[in-house]
Amino acid sequence: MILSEIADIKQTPQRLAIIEYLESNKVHPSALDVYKAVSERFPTMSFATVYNTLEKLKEKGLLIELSIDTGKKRFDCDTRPHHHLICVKCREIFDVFTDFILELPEDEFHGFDIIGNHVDFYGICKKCKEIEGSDLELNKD
Amino acid sequence: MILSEIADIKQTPQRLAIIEYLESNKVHPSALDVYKAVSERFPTMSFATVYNTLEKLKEKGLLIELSIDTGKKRFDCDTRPHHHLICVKCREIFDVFTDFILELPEDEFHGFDIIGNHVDFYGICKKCKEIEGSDLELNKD
DNA sequence: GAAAAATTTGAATTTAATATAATTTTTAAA
DNA sequence: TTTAAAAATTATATTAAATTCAAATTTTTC
Repeated sequence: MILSEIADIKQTPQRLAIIEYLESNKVHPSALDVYKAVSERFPTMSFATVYNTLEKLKEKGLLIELSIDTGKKRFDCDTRPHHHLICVKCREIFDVFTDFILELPEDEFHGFDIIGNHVDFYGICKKCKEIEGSDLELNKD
Repeated sequence: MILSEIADIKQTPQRLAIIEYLESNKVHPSALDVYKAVSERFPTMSFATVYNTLEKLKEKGLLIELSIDTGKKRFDCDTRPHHHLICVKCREIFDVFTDFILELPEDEFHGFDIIGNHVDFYGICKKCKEIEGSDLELNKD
C-alpha cells in the first residue's frame, strides 16, 4: 500500500497508525489484532475506528479480507495477486508468490463468468512441528 | 456420506434428518440453514443439536467445514477431494472436481510440512449476472 | 471565523458460536 | 421387565466478533 494510493482517503493519525501496523507485519491480523496493537499507541482509539478504517481500505481495494479463519475476518494489506500457505494447527498464514496456471474446463463453469482464483496450501508450520515433537516426547496422547 | 460410515454414531431421528438434509442439497449450508430446514420437520429440535451433530460428523471426517464466508461456517458433506467455484455476489458455492497439479517450489515452503491444497475459483454466477443485467437496465448506478 | 462535512468515540445491538444444566431417550445389566 | 448408567436433546445462558448509531470532536469549505 502506497501513501499516494490513499490520497482520496483522509489521512487521520488513527488511520495512519492502522496502515503503518498493517504494513509492518506479515501476520494477516484480525480486526482485534489491529485494535490491540494500535491502541497501545492510541489508548483512546475506539474499536469502531478500526472497523471503519479497515472497511474503507477494503472498499478502495487497498486491503483484502480473508475468510481463512472461521469466526473472524483477517486482513492482508498485500494486494498483489498471491496465494497462501496456512498452518492447520495455529492458523499462521504465509504468502506464496508462485503463479499457477489453473484452467478450469468449460464443463465446470456452471454458467459463471470466472474472474479469478486463489490457492490455499495447508500444512504444519515449523513452530507447530517442534511443539508436536516435544509433546510426543513428554506425553504420547 | 454412507450410512455404514456413521455406524459408530448413534442414529437418532434428529441426526438422520440433518444428514438427509445435508445430502439432499448442494448449497453448502451454514448451521443456521441446516437448523431452519430441519426444524420444519422437527419443530422441537434445538439449535444445539444441529451444532453437536455437525461437530460430531466433522470429527468423524464425514463433513468438511468451509471458511468461505466470513462470519459463518458452511458445511460440505462431500468429503471427496475437490475445489470450489464461488459467486462473489451471492456466495453460492459450486463443486469443481477437476484435479490440478500444484507443485509448490521448495523455496516457498517456509519450513512447512505440506499436507494439501484447495483452489477457490471466483466469479459471478448465472443468476447474479441476470440480476446485474436487469439492474443496469432499470437503474444505472 | 462560522457552517457544513467527515471522522472518531463509546455504547448498544446483532449475529454466530459455544457452553451448561436439566430433561429425555437409549442402552445394557440385573 | 425393571432399573441404573450413559448418551443425546432441549432450552437457556454466555461468549466473541461484527455492526450500528448517536453524540462529540475534528477537519474542511466558504
